[in-house]
Amino acid sequence: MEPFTQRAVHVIKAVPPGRVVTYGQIAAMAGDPRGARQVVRILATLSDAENLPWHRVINAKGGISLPGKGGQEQRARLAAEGVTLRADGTVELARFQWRGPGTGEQREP
DNA sequence: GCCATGGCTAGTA
DNA sequence: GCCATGGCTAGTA
Repeated sequence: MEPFTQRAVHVIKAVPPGRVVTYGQIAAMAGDPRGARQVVRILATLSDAENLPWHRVINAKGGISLPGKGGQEQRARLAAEGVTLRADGTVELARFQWRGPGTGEQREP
């Protein structure tokens, strides 16, 4: 596994329940601010094997990018963790976005 | 050539 | 809405 991939996996696993992060955020935390799309690839290929909390990853606008059935599943999983969605389906980032280790491990503020 | 992105710009209201 | 980005995949040669 590439170092970036390994770090990204580590970051994704660190996201607490009830919080969300963006693709770009994970990439930046893993050392490559322009690696958002690599994060997509990692989620698509390693979620199963690494048991990643893939549903806690959303886009920079607070929206769910995963299309189709997966998107439905993602909404359901987030709701189950207390992450509420606006009427337009987006997450209130100011409230639920995780800022990294040691910055609000708990639940929503 | 595709895409589970993201940032920046026009152009409307 | 446009386009830079980056890695992968299908599909041709």
